[in-house]
Amino acid sequence: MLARELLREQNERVQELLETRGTPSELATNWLTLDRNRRDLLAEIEALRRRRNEASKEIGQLKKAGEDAGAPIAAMAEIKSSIAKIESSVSQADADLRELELQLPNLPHESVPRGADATANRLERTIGEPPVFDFEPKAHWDLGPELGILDFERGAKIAGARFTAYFGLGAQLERALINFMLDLHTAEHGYREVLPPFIVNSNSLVGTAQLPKFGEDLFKLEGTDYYLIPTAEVPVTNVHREEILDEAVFPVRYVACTPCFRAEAGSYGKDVRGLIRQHQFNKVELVQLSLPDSSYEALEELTGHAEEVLKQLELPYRVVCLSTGDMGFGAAKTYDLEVWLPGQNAYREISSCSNYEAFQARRASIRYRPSEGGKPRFAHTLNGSALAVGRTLVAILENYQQEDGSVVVPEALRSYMRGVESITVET
RNA sequence: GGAGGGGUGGCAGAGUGGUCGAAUGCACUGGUCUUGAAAACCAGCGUCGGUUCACGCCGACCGCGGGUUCGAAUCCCGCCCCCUCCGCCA
Repeated sequence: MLARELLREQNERVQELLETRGTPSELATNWLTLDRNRRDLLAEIEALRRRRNEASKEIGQLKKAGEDAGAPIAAMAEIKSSIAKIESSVSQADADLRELELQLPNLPHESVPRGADATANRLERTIGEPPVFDFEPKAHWDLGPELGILDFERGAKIAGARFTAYFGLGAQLERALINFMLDLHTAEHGYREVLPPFIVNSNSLVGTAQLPKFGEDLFKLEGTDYYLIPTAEVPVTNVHREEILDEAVFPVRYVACTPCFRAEAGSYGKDVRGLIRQHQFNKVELVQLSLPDSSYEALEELTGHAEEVLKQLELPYRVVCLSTGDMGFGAAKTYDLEVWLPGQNAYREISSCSNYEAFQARRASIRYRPSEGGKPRFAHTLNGSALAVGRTLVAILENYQQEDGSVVVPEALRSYMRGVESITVET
């Protein structure tokens, strides 16, 4: 959510910034109308409530003194009915305002390139060289089944399209990656490991802004208020929902590995082959709560933590700053890490690191009390994948493949693979 | 799933229809005292919203949502969560 003071006092600027994200401009002006209406109704009802409070106090005193309170009680009937009438208008006005506010995306940071879509994204840096092969490199959807470590057909049989079963060293490689990443972030980068619920309620999803707008991307458990998490960002950011933290605890850094479940309704036809787009995948997620003054430093740092995984795995990648039109709904600034995939001859997203500023904190009411005292203030929230595990496995298969169809295990992972140096066809 | 108990300010914990936004203690902040600290004493100390240039004033909030009443933390109904016991289960 955006700050009301901002919408009120700088409505035109907000409008202009929302337009860079493709949000219809009238939303900000509509907000002004709803806000005005709500405040007018509030003034009205609060005046009536005041009269009611005064009158009932008087009645109380009369009764205590043993005097007749019939007249003021009779007079109260009118106030009561007025209050009842306006009350419903007030709650309607509240609901209307909130509904609109939940539809408004975050404002982009000034450093974000303006543009309608991904073509306006800004390349920040490219790290590592794509490997040169003296044979035609294969895509992972050929390599995996040939090695017997990925089984797309059986995944589809067991569950359906976009589900995959891993076997043998494939399953081990996934597990090795998870442990490698968690160890790196906990031991080297100062994150505290969290194992959260993989199911959350709708309040949590509103807090991190997946709801109300993006419900169709989620798996909902029938007949309940439960949803499978689309990312660990949801449960982990909501750890501190409706809390007031001490300033001294900042920065709060959490890392969690969870499966992620995405319904991705309407995405069919895109990335139909292989592991890239699945209904279920593992992801190691970094989440930070930051003080407002340092959240952009924190974003650089967090992005660096995600990059470190790619560096240690010696995978070539590049960093892209998403444009205003390509960013996610709640983000103020996002860096995508894109890893090189020889089988597809392209860089593909493997991580997305964002600063939400106070957007999620306002929805989820995540606040801190400044150490110099004063009113609680909203924290800034950040998160980033470090990394999407399935896609990392894809990158390893494709970048480390050999002419004979085997795959070399990156040095950094060997201790996590009980010394296995190469994945070959299992007998 | 069944039976019982309970959700009150940062924490603990009073309060069962009328100056209760809420006693008291702890914690915290400022002050007095002290060479300094501790102790003691004094004072302050919830959140959100509206309004005001400001001091302030007003409204709402005692798990959440309804209801009864002139008036609800307190009574009634529904829901959520926690604890104890039983059942079941990994």
